[in-house]
Amino acid sequence: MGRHSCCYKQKLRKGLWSPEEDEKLIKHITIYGHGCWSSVPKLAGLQRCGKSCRLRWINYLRPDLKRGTFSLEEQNLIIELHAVLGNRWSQIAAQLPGRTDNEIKNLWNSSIKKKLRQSGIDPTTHKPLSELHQIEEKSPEITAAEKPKPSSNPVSRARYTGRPENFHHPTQDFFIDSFKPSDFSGFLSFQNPNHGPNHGLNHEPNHGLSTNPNSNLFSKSSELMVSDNHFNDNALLHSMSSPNLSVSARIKPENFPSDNPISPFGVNGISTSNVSSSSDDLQITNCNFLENNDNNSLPEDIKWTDYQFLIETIFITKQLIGTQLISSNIIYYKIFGGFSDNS
DNA sequence: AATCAAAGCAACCGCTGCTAT
DNA sequence: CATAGCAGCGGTTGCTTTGAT
Repeated sequence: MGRHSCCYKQKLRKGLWSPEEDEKLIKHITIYGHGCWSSVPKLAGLQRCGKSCRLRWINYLRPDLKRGTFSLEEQNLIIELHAVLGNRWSQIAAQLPGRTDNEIKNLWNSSIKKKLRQSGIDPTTHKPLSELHQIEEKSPEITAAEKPKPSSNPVSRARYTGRPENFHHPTQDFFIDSFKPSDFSGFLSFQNPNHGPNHGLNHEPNHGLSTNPNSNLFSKSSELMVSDNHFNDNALLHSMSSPNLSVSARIKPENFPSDNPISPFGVNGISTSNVSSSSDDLQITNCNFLENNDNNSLPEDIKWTDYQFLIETIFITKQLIGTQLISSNIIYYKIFGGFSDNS
């Protein structure tokens, strides 16, 4: 506990890297790989700590980095992903090949945040600033719960995204016009090597959105359908047609990975009244558990599971973004990304 | 040309979670 | 089970560059 910074141990260099140091690090990693980062500086002949070497490599020296200014499409995608993922920079960066979490974080803090504010959008909640002010004036108590506050707990964060009926996602106006469905396919990289590109994701076509016929990600179907090794075509997620907050997720329990540590019946935060099961499926409806949980508040240190995230993602994307295309992508990502470690 | 403020960016710090022992 | 070491993440700092006056 209370470990000292690694650089205190001996007189290690700090601050900006010299070209010579970069060269040593590149040379070493190119030949030997990084292996254990703590041993890299010694082996590479650097007076740096392993942590510093790792950061330099990941954020600057890696050969697959894109560099250069962010395109409009990239910026829009960041905004969109931030609306769902919050400040999970590494997860956002995973969707932007060649970009680092640090780079995206810097862009967000120095540029995007400001642009959103200027557009009248609160960058934390992605709500119109005017709406936040109205809530504040009407009820200070509600404001306390709804006001964005820094939290590492995604459940807490979810509870602040109070979703009034007929909610209109403000960032929709900000970015949506510049996107075509095909713009997304290149950005979404699925990291589970066991899940190839042909997952059979289908989505409801009747939303006035055209799909890219050449993409593996989209094809015509009446339902959002997901399939892969674990889900075997049976995991069915569908959104209810209600315009308010009613959203349901239906996933057959047998299609959860057998070694999945998350029991679909024991998910924290889902009220049992929202869960019904029969011999062959599990249904969770009206996922308002994130909001109507005041009598049974969620502990701050609640374990945020991938499953919760999945439900939350369906909930938020359907309500706030309102475009089936984007919803599908993000849900798709979370399912495969979320369970990837179990394969 | 000089000064100052804002913006941009790289790097550091502290913490968390995972894993090996 | 407890502990230590490590990788990774997100917040923050501080230096450099750019733009305005």
